[in-house]
Amino acid sequence: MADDDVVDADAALVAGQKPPSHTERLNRERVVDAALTHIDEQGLAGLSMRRLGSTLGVEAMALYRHVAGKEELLDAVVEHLMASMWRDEEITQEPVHGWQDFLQRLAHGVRRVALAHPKAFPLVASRPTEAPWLRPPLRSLDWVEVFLRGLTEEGFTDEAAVAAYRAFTSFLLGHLLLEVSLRGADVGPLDVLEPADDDASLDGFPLVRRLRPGLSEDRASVEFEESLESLLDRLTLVRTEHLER
Amino acid sequence: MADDDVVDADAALVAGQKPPSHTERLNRERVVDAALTHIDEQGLAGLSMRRLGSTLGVEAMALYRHVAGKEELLDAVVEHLMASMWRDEEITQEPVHGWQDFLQRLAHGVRRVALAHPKAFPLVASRPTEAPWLRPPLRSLDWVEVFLRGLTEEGFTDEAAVAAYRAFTSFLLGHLLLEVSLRGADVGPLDVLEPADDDASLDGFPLVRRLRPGLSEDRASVEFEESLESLLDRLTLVRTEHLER
DNA sequence: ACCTGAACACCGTTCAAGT
DNA sequence: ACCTGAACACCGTTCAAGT
Repeated sequence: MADDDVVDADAALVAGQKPPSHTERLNRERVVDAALTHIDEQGLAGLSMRRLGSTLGVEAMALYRHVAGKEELLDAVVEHLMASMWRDEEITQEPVHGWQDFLQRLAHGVRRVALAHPKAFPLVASRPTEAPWLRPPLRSLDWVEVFLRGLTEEGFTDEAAVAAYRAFTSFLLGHLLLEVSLRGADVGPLDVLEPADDDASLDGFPLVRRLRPGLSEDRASVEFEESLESLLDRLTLVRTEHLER
Repeated sequence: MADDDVVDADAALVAGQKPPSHTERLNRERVVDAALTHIDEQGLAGLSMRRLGSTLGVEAMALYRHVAGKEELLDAVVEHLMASMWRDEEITQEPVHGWQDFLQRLAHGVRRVALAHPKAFPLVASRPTEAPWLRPPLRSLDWVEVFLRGLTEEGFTDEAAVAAYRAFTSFLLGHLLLEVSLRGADVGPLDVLEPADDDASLDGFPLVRRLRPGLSEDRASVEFEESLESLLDRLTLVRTEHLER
């Protein structure tokens, strides 16, 4: 969070040089930031230690002073993404208008991260978690703590809170992964024009052909909203069932 | 499907040589099969063209006669996995006991594929689909046709069938991806013992600590069952809402 | 027709050496 | 303390050459 000594970086910018890559001293934060930017722009397949190095004006081997290796770098990118949610003012750290509002805000916060970094988000989904009982995409101890505290404060039993965590993570994973793959397609930098979509190769598939206009509509937002609503309804039942015991 | 001339392959087996890799002539099917087996055993990261070649008793460059490249090989593995569902007798190609039974069988069929190949299934989820309106994991034209035909036969309007396809795929993706990552962890061949899970580094996280036993329970099957049930309930509403218009 | 050998342009990572 | 150069063991892929 410290802005440290960006003085000569600014000087370089004023002087009209390229990015400040060559001026500031390398540190872990800059490496991770650059990796995320690189993924955002070039896709996951486009990230290599050597290319990332040259982006930062440095030989690839210099990166190893700041991250243990490529795997650890990718994990750091994931942590960085989830940590960015702490700065999201729309998310409340605990329920203030009931648990449904609390989960609504949390879900939309995760969605904003996914949509802001569609090419990086699959990492959040696919990198192994710290422990097997932590589930993507709500995979960091601090956010899981926030989640469980919020629900137990609002009258969920321990069992109901755990069930809610499971349902919530499955929901987010399914929806957001589909949504980001629709957007920043996984393709990497080889993004030439495709064989004209509206192909007539649907001959054996009359229903697909008939429903294709509907299938092609972008309903991602309303789909997310409606499924989330339905999930919250279901959790209402889970909550009261567990209370009655 | 043709068994061709496996004669000298059998002779080699009788003579007690290694696997028949060196004897049968290479073809696309054998390459794809071997790739899937390789992924099942060594993980996705363990698959390289060179290693796959040597598994088949051949130089890596020989594979390029049968697949265009590694990317196309991975796509072929995905197709192979989804095609294997045609041989699943539990799945009905059209509804025979109503649409709910039809979707139950289809969902469990996909789940069986995922659980049979936990290390390969993430490919089904992550490889780009043929068209943007095809969504993993129900991503092949033929299965989408089966899905849509089944529902429209059972009184779903076109719009309701499309909405059902969206909800069904999101549901499957979220649940199955989490389930397979719990099983055949993504780790690849570097599977040494972990830092003893029951670490005491949960100091700042009292709720996580308290609920950890619950979080660690394997509830994957009941979770799948209950969420699927709830999805089908929701689709019942979608169906009748669209009918009333 | 099918496979091989050699080669090319890349990787991630190590380690001694430079400053 | 931080970065570099050279090297190692790998990649995917090409292409002419072998059989």
